[in-house]
Amino acid sequence: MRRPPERRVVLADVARLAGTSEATASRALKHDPRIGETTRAAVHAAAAKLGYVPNAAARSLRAKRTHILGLLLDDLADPVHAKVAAGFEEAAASQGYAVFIMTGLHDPAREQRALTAFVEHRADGIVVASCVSDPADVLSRVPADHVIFVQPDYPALAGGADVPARGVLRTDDAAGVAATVRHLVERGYRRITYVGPGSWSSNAWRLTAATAAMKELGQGPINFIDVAVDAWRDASAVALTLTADPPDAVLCYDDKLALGLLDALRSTNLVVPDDLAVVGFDGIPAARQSWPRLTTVDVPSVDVGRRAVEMLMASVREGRNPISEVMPVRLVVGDSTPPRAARAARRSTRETVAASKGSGS
Amino acid sequence: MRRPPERRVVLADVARLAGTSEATASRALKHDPRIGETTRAAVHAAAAKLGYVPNAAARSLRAKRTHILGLLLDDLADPVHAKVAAGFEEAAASQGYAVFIMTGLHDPAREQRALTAFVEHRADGIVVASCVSDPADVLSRVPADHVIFVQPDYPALAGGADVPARGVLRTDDAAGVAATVRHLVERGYRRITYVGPGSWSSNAWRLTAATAAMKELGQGPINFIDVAVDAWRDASAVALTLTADPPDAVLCYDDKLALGLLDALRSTNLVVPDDLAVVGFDGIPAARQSWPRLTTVDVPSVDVGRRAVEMLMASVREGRNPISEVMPVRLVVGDSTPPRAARAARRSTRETVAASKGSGS
DNA sequence: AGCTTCCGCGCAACCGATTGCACAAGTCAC
DNA sequence: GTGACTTGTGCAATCGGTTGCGCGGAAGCT
Repeated sequence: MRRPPERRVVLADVARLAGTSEATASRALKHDPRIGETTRAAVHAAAAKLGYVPNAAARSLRAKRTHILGLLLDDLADPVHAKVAAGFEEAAASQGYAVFIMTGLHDPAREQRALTAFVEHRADGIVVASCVSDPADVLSRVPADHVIFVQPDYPALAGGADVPARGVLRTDDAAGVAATVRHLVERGYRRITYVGPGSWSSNAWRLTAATAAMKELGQGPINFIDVAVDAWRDASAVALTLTADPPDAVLCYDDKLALGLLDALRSTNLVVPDDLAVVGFDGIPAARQSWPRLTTVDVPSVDVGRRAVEMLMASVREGRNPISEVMPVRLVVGDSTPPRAARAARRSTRETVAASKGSGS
Repeated sequence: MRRPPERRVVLADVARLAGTSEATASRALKHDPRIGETTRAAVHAAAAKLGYVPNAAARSLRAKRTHILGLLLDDLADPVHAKVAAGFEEAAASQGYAVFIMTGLHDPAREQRALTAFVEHRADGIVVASCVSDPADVLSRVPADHVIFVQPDYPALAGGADVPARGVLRTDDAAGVAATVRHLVERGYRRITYVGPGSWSSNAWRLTAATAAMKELGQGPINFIDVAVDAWRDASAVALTLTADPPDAVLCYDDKLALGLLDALRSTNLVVPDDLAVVGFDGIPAARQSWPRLTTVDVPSVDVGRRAVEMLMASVREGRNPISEVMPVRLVVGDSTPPRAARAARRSTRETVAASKGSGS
């Protein structure tokens, strides 16, 4: 069943078969009211018979609209980013847009190339979901009225007042962290340690928010353990540090880190949650299936992707000024942060059963 | 800092500023050896000054090559698919290709629309990583010499002999399942149950492979528990079925299901792995951090994505005939399938400590 | 019959870049 | 001083649709 489509079918072919001009064929295909019913039917029949598919490049060349959206993010293999991409793609597709998805992989050069690709292809809109490049850099190579930033770790943009872009979409990380801290304190935890990649600005934000929340609750400072980004696969170093002087609870930058830590702690004498509470961030699926079930902050990643598309569309249609939006996050309490009283009870039970060593308060 | 780029810069603008014709400017920009050094420098300077970015649509209209690749998959939120996408994007980008990624979300209509979008935009190559549509359907709306199938659940394509497409890339699921079964039998497990979505053909393949492997090892048949696709979030029904008449081990269609089952089993009196061994499939990150650590089959998803691009490229360049490739998978032994002897020992320990109920062999 | 309207359709320009071919200098040889 | 070549550039066609404008003919009106 070899098909011989040496040459793609073009509009001229359809017009010829239908016995009309290209202009008429073009109009007939898009249901221009000026075209008669007979002609329209003939053209559609011809198009169907030939398997005609219009050339988007030619069309957009004239129309100056490509119906393409570009999405730049760090890494598709990361569940959070993948979810943003999923929401983005879903929303875009349902509006009839095709999406270029490109990853920066934390490499500024790659990011620049991706952005250039978007601009070359004249994407109608661009969303930078995450990148290591300075947003100002991004704006210098992209039409400012095309881009929306998601989660920009950039004070100037966070203000949102006069963003040199279509808009900014953030998740309320600070509120999420604050809720977490409040939750921990309410449950009786006092000595809290924060673990995260010190070199990331989003990390700095969360740490700051945590510290502020503690202060507001009249609690002491937060201890910080810096973890190298490429060392995440092995959270055992962190686990080791923790055993030296165990805090009451550990706040992790994200779930991936928290789950790694949970795993690493299993080979120490610190039992979670009996000796140590652990909290994550992001609400990835694995956090719901871990043991103990992780207390974390649910970030509506899919909705973020979806919302970014909506903002873009609204902005394109209404030509509105930069919009700044914040998506709410939600604390999800799991089993990794039980009330401290219950925790103490369980620990003593454990000690009785195991009949081995005990530890200080 | 408002920029007034009312009109995008076009080649004519560059040519005008450089004092040459468009033809010369075009050649100068792509380092045509016929253009003099002086002129070239002038053109490049002008382009840089104006921030000129060539219009890909116009270029490809003429060149008949778009430098675009299309990837169709089920769902970006699924970690396995996301990894394929990640590898695909990475490989494509490094070859200077932009990628359309679109998801079918298990909806044939969406898939058709996605494919149409790829064709409209004249993607140089298309990879169907996964879809629910019949491959024959896919081929009917896509130039056959453009598409590569990944994991086609389609006997006719699996043969690979005269595939009406550029090629087929499969992962060796059958070998993976066989290795798993062998592993279980070696470790003393005999009564094995397979759990998976009965309506998926890839599921049927795996079940068949498992049954065949059991037979080859001189073992009895495999029990099958069908699980509805949309019920995965709640594996408790499966857990319940298992408690009624517990097998020695459970083979799950994939890790997601296995992890859900692990979680659901925690609220039953069946302890994994003491009473029941559990095996997954795919090797998603969460499987390494579960407790107990899941025995699973590592599928090189990222490599699959990467390889698909390479196949496409090779095929485009060399105009070769359909290629069929199979990627090897690897059994990863975790803690969910300990040797049965050790398992029995641990169980008795547990029974002694808990001093409660016991169960038959 | 003559004139206005309306309907259906085609001509040709246009979008922005690429490229075959030809033309204008400049160099060298005879 | 004229012809053969080399070098550097420009003209114009081309890719595949879209669209402003105008034209021919049928219908409606006086």
